[in-house]
Amino acid sequence: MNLFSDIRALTVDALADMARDGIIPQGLSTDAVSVEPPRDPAHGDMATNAAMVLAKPAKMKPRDIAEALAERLLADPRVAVADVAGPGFLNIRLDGAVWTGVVRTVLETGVDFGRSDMGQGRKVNVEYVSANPTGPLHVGHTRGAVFGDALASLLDFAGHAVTREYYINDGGAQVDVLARSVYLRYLEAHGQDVDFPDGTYPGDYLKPVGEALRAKVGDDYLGKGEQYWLEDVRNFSTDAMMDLIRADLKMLGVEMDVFSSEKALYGTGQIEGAIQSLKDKGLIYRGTLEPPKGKLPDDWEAREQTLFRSTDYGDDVDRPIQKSDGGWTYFAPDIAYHFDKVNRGFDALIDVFGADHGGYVKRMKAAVAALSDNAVPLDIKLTQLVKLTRGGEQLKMSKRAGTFVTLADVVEMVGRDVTRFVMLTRKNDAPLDFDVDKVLEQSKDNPVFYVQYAHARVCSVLRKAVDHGINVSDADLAAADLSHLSHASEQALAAKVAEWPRLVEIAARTHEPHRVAFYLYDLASALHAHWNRGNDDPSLRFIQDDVETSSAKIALARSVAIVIAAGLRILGVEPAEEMR
RNA sequence: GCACCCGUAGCUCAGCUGGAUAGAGCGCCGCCCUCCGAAGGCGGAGGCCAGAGGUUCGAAUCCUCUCGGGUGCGCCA
Repeated sequence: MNLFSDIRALTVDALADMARDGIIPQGLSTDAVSVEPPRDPAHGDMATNAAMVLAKPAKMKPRDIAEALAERLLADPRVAVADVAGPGFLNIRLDGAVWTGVVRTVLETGVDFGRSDMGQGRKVNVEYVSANPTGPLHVGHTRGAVFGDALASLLDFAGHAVTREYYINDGGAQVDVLARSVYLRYLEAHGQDVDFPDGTYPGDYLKPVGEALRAKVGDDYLGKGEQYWLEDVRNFSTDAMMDLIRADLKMLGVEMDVFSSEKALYGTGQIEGAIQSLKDKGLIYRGTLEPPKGKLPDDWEAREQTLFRSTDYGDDVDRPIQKSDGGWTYFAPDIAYHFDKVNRGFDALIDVFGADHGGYVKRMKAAVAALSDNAVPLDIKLTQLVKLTRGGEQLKMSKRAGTFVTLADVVEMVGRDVTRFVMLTRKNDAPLDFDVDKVLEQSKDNPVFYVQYAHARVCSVLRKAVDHGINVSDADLAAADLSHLSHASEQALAAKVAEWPRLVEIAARTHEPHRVAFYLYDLASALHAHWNRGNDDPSLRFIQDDVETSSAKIALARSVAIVIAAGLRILGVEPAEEMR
């Protein structure tokens, strides 16, 4: 249930009646009619712009439409007040019973309150993390992992059939580098002195891999050329790295449905098939690209290559799919992989990339548009950098020196829940400051704590209520006489709870899970504010002398906790029963 | 040079398919615990929404240009 869409439907119906009765012209589009919470709560519970958007096509004054509309809306028992205001807004105040009805619904439906059928079961593939299997996940990956995972949960909650997917980039040159690095560790495990030249990975995390390789093959690979061991070591190493990455993801609470491998595409004809599909559409040709404007690469020379005509689908230049040695560029398997996703029948694709892959967005969208004949939308979400600080100092990352802060480091420092929540306290395309000290603080400066505290406070009330002999099961509370919730502060809190289903739909539609985190903060704030009013006005406290009134007020508190729990579940965070 | 993202209070950031007097936290000033968790709340000061045009009943939001910051730019993924 979504009160806002209910009232919008009521409004649209009323407008249809008005058209039928000749008050406004027939056949006007009501698409632009919205019903939303007003910015200023003093204006009422909801406001509609109907009169303003229809004034022009109807060739009428906004106020005339608004007044006629108000009359019709008032006929509905849910609508208590409908006032025309400002340039033609219609402010609506709902009957108090509507809000208390929401509280009851929340108690009856539990954490499924807010679930939407907006997605209508459409199949959506969310691809995220997709880090190269060359090392453990670091902080940057963590943000992508949390973002993608929360987005997937959000879409699921909004009625989509979601597949969480990880694309393993195990087909390129970087896994050769990995294999050589592991080989060096293997030599080291045999007691040899080694050093790590440029173009190898010096990180300590490969030491156990080198030792494991030694345990597996003994001294078979000692003194042998690359052609003898490279392929085996490559497979061995990428398997080891994927084990590492899976462990990291598990630590974060991320569970993928599907792992797809780039390497597995080679030799199956899938790449050739995808390219052939583009060729059939006349989008593959031999040609020479213009050199990039501005600073010219030193070794630039004009060269004919096989190109994908991505400019037909909004890209800036056509993109090469084959190297001069005839091998595929990295783009070709990516095309094949996305073709595969299209062929698996997804209605929509979402890729979550790091911001440094921003230049890749247009060509990937072009490829999917071409391969699916514009039938399957691809949305690419970029996650910006995370600046990790502790004690006022930035924890620097240096891949060359082999020092970087890993996902595991962060989770060990602050815990899974805090990591996840904080990663969503910024919009995905805004840089994120992650202050390790701050996020562990138990104060309102810390949004994680603030939200958790609100939930814990309600739990505390429930425990207290039990001591007073009050039944606090959701079923008992749902049966309470909610007409006791008549105070404006109580109705305001219930109204905030009632916004949840609408928020879910907006967040899902825009693919922006951070909105959930911000909403939870708002909801927590409303709870804390209401709580404190109880300090001055004892009649607002949840636990009263008589069980009847207490039950109603506790029901309200509990509905807040349920929605917080529902929201946190989408973010992958466990709600706290008490703060310690 | 081109493309993408960004520019909102002193600082860090929200802002709904365009809606009313642009919000929150921090910092600053002043209040509130014989009371369910003060780990909290209330109030005050603080803004030309980078700038200039345009679209319209209405623009922080959409379009164009300028300025400023980030990212990327043919055989690395």
